[in-house]
Amino acid sequence: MVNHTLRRREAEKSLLKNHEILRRGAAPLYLQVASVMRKRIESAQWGQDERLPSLEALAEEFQVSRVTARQAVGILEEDGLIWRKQGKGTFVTNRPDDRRWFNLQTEWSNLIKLIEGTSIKFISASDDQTCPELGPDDGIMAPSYHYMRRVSIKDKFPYCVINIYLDQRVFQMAPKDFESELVLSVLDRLEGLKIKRAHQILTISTADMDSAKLLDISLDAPVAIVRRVVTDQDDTIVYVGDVVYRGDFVKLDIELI
Amino acid sequence: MVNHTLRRREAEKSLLKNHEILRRGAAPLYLQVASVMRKRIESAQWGQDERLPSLEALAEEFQVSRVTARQAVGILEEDGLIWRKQGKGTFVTNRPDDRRWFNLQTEWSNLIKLIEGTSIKFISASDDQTCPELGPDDGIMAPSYHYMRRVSIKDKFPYCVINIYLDQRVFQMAPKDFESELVLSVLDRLEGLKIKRAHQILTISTADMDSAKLLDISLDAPVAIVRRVVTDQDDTIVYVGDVVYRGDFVKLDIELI
DNA sequence: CTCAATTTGTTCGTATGTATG
DNA sequence: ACATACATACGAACAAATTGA
Repeated sequence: MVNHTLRRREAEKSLLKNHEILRRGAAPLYLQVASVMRKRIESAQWGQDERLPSLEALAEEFQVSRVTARQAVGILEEDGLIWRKQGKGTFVTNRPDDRRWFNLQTEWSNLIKLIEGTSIKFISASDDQTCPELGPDDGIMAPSYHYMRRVSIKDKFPYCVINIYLDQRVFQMAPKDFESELVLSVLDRLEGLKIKRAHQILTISTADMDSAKLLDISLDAPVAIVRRVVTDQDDTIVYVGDVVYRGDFVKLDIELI
Repeated sequence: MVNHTLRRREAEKSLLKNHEILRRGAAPLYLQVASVMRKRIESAQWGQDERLPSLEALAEEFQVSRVTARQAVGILEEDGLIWRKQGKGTFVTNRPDDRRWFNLQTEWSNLIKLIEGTSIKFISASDDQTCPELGPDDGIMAPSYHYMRRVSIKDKFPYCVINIYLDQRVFQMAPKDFESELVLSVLDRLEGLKIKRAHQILTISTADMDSAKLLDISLDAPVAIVRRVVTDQDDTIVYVGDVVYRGDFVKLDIELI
């Protein structure tokens, strides 16, 4: 079984062996092995109709018992990634590649444009909130913020959770619009507001409890966290958005030259 | 215990409760609970010296038994994030915030500049490899590629694994330099090569076996995968780099305006 | 056709980990 | 701290199907 105490103790070793990496993970062995094999299939390292190594070989490679290796293969069969035949072997199923991507934008004009096919689900809202703490260079805080929490949905799949802090005074300029539309989009066309700076910071983490629930993923699933900060001509922070994206949807295309 | 068969069966429910999210995860309950609490401390949701909810309250919130909640708290104590006193309560330890970030660059000139403090560890190399399959728009494939595999280290911490495919002809122009320095940097200053386009695509995943080993993280740890493609004046793909970054190091700052 | 080798399927027993009350 | 129930992991043995010599 996974010995977690041991796992913590021997945190720094020079270079671990395959099976030591496996023991270190929190999840049960057979799920971890299944996960590694799933990735090999998804990355076409194990191609269509290809015969997988025998249970003995897999057990040897991952340094687990044959029963455990078999259990892992069983998971993949449940998922329809492979099929097995006694005496013959285990084979990769033919599967169409239907992965959906959400392209994160790196330019303001593109960012406010990507409304097509996305709908918004309201979660909660409240007035006069204090916005989360920011770096000192970000700008001057507004006296109070209007808070909104939503989920964005594309093709019936929720792909991100948004926490918005909007300068209360700005929100009052068009409350109906802000509630029903993309906030950045409304912000962009608002008369009497000049946006001086807008930037976003992307980091990577795992889902917290709320996000996992709303995005229908497990707690340890990878997510991208994007914080967007918008300031007006007076360097007032008019908008702070914390967005949690499903990691498996996110794609970020950056032209370097 | 976590019932995985059940977990798979009821994949699509409308909105799960807190404890249902926990049951769904692969890791044992007490580790998941510990993970959630750790995140609350790291995000300062539970501040320094703050008293944690009682075991009863925690058990109630996460819908687990008191023993399991206590086991989770035990993990955090082992990690030094909290301390406990019988009859008094559990409190968050004072901890300096020493998180290291690696700023991914979005511009060529900045990208080739960030050599400071990073060293390269050679893993493997080989001639005449075929480079991984690319999109049709990426450019024209070179006849053969020189392959290199390395680990980049900053402040003694390995933070990314790089797989490089370099046009064999380009590699021959300065093999010593390419082997000892940052490849992009050498590419940039190389006489007789004009770079027409360079772009990178970032996606998010979890560590594979090799990367986990080299980066000293667990298999299910989140990672950023960056593919960089560089083409010359003839639209020939001279460089393909697949980089696996530790998710907890990555930070990407993007100016939208 | 038979035999041996290979591969998956099944079932024990045993030990330990996880979760609850 | 204890008792109970179930999940995970291992090794070993045996059964059933497939393949090719």
